[in-house]
Amino acid sequence: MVTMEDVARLAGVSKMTVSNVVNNREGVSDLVRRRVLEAIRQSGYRLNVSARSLRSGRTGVIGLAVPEVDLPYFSHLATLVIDAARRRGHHVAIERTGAAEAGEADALAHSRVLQFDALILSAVVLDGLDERLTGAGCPVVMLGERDFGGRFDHVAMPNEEGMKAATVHLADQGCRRIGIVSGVPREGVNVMTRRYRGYLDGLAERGLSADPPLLFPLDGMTMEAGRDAAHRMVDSGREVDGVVAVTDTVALGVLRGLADRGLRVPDDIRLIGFDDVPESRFLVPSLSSVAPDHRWMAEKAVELAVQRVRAPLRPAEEHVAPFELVIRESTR
Amino acid sequence: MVTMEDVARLAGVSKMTVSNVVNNREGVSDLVRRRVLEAIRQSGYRLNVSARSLRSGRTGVIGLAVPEVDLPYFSHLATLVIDAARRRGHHVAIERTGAAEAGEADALAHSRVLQFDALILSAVVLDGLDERLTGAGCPVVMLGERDFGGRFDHVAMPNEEGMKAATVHLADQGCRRIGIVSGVPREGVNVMTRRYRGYLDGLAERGLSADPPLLFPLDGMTMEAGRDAAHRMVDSGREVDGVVAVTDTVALGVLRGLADRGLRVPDDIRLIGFDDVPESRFLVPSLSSVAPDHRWMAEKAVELAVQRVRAPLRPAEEHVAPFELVIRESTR
DNA sequence: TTGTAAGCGTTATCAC
DNA sequence: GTGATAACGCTTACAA
Repeated sequence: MVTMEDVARLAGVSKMTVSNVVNNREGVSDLVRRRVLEAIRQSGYRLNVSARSLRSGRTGVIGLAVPEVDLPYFSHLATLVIDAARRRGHHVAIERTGAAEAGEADALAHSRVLQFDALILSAVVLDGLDERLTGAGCPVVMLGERDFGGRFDHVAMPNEEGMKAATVHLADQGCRRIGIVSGVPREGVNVMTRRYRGYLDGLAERGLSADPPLLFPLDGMTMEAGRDAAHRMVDSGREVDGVVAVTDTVALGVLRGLADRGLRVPDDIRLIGFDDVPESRFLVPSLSSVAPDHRWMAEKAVELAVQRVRAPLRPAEEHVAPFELVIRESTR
Repeated sequence: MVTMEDVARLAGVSKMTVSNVVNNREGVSDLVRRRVLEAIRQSGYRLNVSARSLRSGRTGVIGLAVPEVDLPYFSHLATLVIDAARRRGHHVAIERTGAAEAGEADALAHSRVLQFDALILSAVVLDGLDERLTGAGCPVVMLGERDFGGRFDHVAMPNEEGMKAATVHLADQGCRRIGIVSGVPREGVNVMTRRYRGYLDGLAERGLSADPPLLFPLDGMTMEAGRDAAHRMVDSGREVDGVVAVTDTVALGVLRGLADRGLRVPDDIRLIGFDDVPESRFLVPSLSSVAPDHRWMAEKAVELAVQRVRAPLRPAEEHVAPFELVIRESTR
C-alpha cells in the first residue's frame, strides 16, 4: 500500500506537505504542489480514510435509517438524500430498520458501530425513542413522522395539512362517504395519528360526518396490506364513494383490491394517496396524491445534519415540508 | 470519548484483554470477561471502527453501485444485498452511478475513497470498464449485466434465456406480431443486446419473422421512456399484438402509454416485462414478467465478495441466476 | 490466561 | 512555506 510517506519520499518533501496538498490547504508553493501531485499520480497513492477518521474524529458518512429501502417513497427519498449529501461532500450509508421498534433501535445501535457523523432517522413507529436517541453517539435528525417536542432537529411532513387537503378535495369532487385506509391511530404522535387527524379535519371542514368512522385498518404499510384492506372494505358492504390512502404504496394496493372486486376508479369510487411517488403518474388510472416536496425535505435534513456536526449545541430546529395537491385521473 | 484503555483501567485489566472480550476471542476467563463487560456497560464504551480498520486493513463495508436507487428493480436488489451482507457481518454503502459511464467510473473512484472491502457493481452501460476495474482498489463483483470474459466474479441475469422464454410465451398465447421495447442494442455485450438476442431467439423458436424488426427504441430505462416508446409504437401504425418490455419499470410506462392511446391489455395487445419487481403483481392489469431469483443473486454476489476478500487470488467465478416465468393478467 | 510494545496512516502543533 | 514529532484507538506479535 502506498502511503503519504512514500509520496513524500518520491516528491522529495515531508509527509506533512503531502497532507497539505491532498487537503487543498493554503501555504504550499505552486512548484511543490505540482511536484507532489505528480508523485501522487505516479505512485497511485490513495488516501486512507480510516487513518483520517481516526485522527480527525469524523467519518464523512451520514447514516440514513429507513423502514424499507424498496418502498418507492423511501427509495426516492434515499436518492435525494444521497444527492444532497454528495453535494456537501458526505457519503450516505443506508440502514434498513424494518419498520419495527426493534429495527429502529437497532439502527441506533449500528450508528454507534459504524460511526456516522450524523444519523437521519425516518422513524415510523418507535415510541419511547427519545431516551435512546440521546445515546446514539452522533447527532440525530428526525425525518418525516414524529414530533419530539423540539428536542431534536426535525423535518416534518405536512401530515395533517396534506391529508386535510386531500379529504377536502374528495368532498369537493362530490364524495359524501369518504373512507380512510390507514393504520389504526395509536397513542402518541406518529404518522398514522397525524394523518388520521388531518382526515377528520377535512371531513369537518366540509361538514361531513365521521361517525361511525369509515376507517379501514391496515396491517403494515405495504401494497399487499392496501389490497387486503380494500377487499375488506368492499366485502363489508359499507357504502364508500371516496378513499384516502395513507400512502401511495398503500393506494397502489387499494387500486388493485378494488379492481379485484370489480370496482372502477374513479367512476365507482375515487382514490387519493400521499407521497406522490414516481410511479403514481404512470398508473392506470393515474393516482392523485398529496405531494410533499421531497427534494426540499432531503436537502433540509442533510443541511441540519451537517450543521449539527459543526455546531452540536445549537438549539434544535423544526421544519415542515411544503406540499401541493396533485390531481390526476383517480379523483377526476 | 471512552477508549479501551479506560475500560481496561475500570476493569483492572489490560487494553488487550478488553480487545479480546470485545472481539469474542478465546482464552479469556469467565470471571474476567464478566468484569470487562460490566466495565463496558458502565462506561458506555463504543468500539472505534476507524481505529480497527486502520489496524486491520478491513472496513467491514461492501459497496453496492447501482444506476438508480429509486428504480424498483435496484431498490429491491439493494434490500436483498443489505440483508445478505448483514448476515455475514458486513455493512453496505450504496453508490448511485446514474447509469452513465461517468457515473460508473465515478463509483470506482469513490470505492477508492471510501475503502470498501469489496464493490458489487451493477453496471449497465460502461464499456472499456475492464482496465479501470483492476484499479478499483478492492475486489469487484459484477452483478447483472455484462460479461467480462471470466476476469471478474460475475453474477449474471438470465438475460437471453429469460427474454426468449417471454417471447415464446407470447407466441404461444397467439401473438403473431411481437414487438420489443428496448434500448437500441449497441456494440459490445450489455443488457440490451443480450435481451434483444433472447427476443430474436424466441421469435425464431416459434418460426416468427423478425424482418423488419419490431424494435421500439427506448430513451433511458425509465417509466417515462416506456410510455413515450408506446406512444411512438401506436402512432407508427405498425400492427403489434404482443410486446416484450426490457424491464418491468419500462413495462409500467408502456402500460400507461397504451392506455393513453385507448388500447387495452391484454385484450388488444399483450405485454410482458422482465424483473418481476414487487409492484408488478399489483398493477391493473397485473404484469406478467420474467422473474430472476433476486434473492439468489444478492446472496451469491455477497458470497463472492466476501470470499474474494479472504482469498484475493482465487480464479473468478461466473454464475447465472435461475428464473421463472410469472404469468399474470397482462398476457392471459 | 494475561500483559507489553510496536505500529497502522493520517493530521495538529509547533518549530524552523 | 516546510518539516519533525506526537498523538488518534486499536490489533498483531510475542513475552510473561
